[in-house]
Amino acid sequence: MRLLPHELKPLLLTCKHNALISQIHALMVVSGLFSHGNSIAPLISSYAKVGDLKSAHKLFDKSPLRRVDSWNAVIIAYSKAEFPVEVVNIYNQMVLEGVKPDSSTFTVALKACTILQDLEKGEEIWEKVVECGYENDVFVGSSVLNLYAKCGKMDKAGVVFEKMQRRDVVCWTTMITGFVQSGKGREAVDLYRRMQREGMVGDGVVMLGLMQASANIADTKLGSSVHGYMIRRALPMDVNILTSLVDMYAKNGELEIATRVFQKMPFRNTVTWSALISGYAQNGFAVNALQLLIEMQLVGFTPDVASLVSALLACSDVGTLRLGRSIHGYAARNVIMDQVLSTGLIDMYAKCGLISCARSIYDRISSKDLICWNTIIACYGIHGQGREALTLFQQMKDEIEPDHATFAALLSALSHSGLVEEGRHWFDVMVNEYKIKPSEKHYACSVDLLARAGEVEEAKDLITSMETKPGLAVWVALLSGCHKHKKFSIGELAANRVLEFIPENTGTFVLVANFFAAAKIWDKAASVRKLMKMTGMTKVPGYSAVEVNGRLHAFLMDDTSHPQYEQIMGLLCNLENEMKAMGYVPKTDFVLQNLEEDVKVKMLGIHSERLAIAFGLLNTAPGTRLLITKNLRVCGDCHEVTKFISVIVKREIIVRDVKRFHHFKDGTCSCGDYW
DNA sequence: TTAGGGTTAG
Repeated sequence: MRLLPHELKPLLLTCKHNALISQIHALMVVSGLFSHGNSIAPLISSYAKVGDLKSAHKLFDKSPLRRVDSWNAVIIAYSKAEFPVEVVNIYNQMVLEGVKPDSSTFTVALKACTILQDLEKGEEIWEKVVECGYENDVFVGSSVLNLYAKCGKMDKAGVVFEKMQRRDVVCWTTMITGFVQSGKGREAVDLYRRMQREGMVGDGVVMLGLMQASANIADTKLGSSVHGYMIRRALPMDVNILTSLVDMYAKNGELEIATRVFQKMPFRNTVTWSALISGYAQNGFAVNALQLLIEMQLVGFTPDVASLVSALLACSDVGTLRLGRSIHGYAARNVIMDQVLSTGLIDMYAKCGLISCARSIYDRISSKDLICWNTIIACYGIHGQGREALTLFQQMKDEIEPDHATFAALLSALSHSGLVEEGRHWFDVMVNEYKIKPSEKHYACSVDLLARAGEVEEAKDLITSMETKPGLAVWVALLSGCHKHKKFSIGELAANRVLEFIPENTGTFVLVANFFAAAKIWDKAASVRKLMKMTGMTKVPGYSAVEVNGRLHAFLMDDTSHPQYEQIMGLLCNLENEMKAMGYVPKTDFVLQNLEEDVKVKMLGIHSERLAIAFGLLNTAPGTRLLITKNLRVCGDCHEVTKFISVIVKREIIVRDVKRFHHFKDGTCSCGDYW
């Protein structure tokens, strides 16, 4: 049998080995195919397809006649092999040799720029696109949209998008996903509605974008309607799509639905498990998250970095150092220590009280990314070491461009340490030098800093200067400052603003009620309490937990149910007598109810943090350091008491409350009594 | 023949 020349080309497409390709290549040469002007492009593609880029490129280099399709075959080969630098190089060479690129060339070249985040080169290519008359090509168009989107230039993407004469689903999707990924979920949804109005039908990729948008803007209804739409249209639901669904429900706090979708899945992978673990961890269900980590191993999955990081987050949340350490050990033995994992460990050690361990992990990271820096700065912040946070920030800004999160961490650190002057300065630098538009969070930190230092007038002026409508967090910060410094008139203004928001958080309501009580405006305090009852809210019970021999023990206020209750109260009573001899006077101001003095003193004595401390003292060896975690703020009297206890029992006691750390040692606290 | 996507740290 003899192959005819025209039969060689289709045969090439089926080749699975480069030896066979080179034989066909030789045959083509012998048959004189190329002397008749046939292109070498199919041969180049065939070599590339079997992974032999070297032969493909060599063939291209030796070819005397290089037409566009040959250039494209090579450039596409490098693109598929994920060599974006080579793609751009070949594109440059092509333009230099005066060959006119076509739709494929531009598309692939723009994609390479997107991967390289090279906006400048991308825009240069776009100029060439216009010059060559390809600006209305949907492939080229969606590629440039994606370039702008991935470089965070949604405004520029919008300009191109609006000018497009024809838009297909991919163009719409690129814009929608672009908005989602730059945190603009609202705009993404609006654009999808417009897409629907213009008669376009969304596919699975659009739905994925909308799922992320739903999690982004906490719109559970949107999430479930996307889910419904996918079922009605019978869009394919593979493991990855279902995993995204689990993730979406989990991020929206719908853990029951997330779990149901998870259980119904025919197949799961490590990512699916990680998504659910992180969902539980981020919604405060640390125990469930850690259980899932164990469960996944029981059914044969090996935890990867993502699942371990999520589990670490759960450990940080409840302050279980022993588990955190064991995950650290597991990770060190089984996975590669990357930036993500290291950052997770930094966070865990810092939140379990060991800032020095966090620091040594940080020091060992060879190339630190933005998030590493942001995390360590935030960690020093919650430990009340504002100066150290500032020092790190100074080092950071010489190496990497700080972002909005960096400044949020820095301002919060300065605020926790009461560094008012520095706070004013860096807020100013952020706005004027780094051109970062202050967000609600930045304002809240700065208002908090000023108000806590007693500068409530200035704090109020800062709020007035805001371009956007001040949110709840800002007013709450002002109110707590006024509460602390007994500035009742501005405080009352702030309290009324807070109430306008109908806060969902019980703690916020409690703050308002407590403020009115402190201002001795009992009728308003009572009416806020009544409002809380009417809206079905009750005060979140304060609890404290302490880790003893690797087990967490949690205590509510006046926890009489505990088997060691008698011993605990006995110890607290002895300690109180010693403290009184040392000059301790109960600060009954911190009991914010209208009660008799002796009842107030009694109420202070049974605060959950004291029970947890006493339990820890009773059940650990002398000298052992204690870590207490509290779900609310630690009260001023307990703070004073803990200082005394640290002297009497000669122990280090670390109390982590909802905001920050208090490290008690020899009668002093790391926060310098400023909190 | 080329374009859009899916877990994790702040």
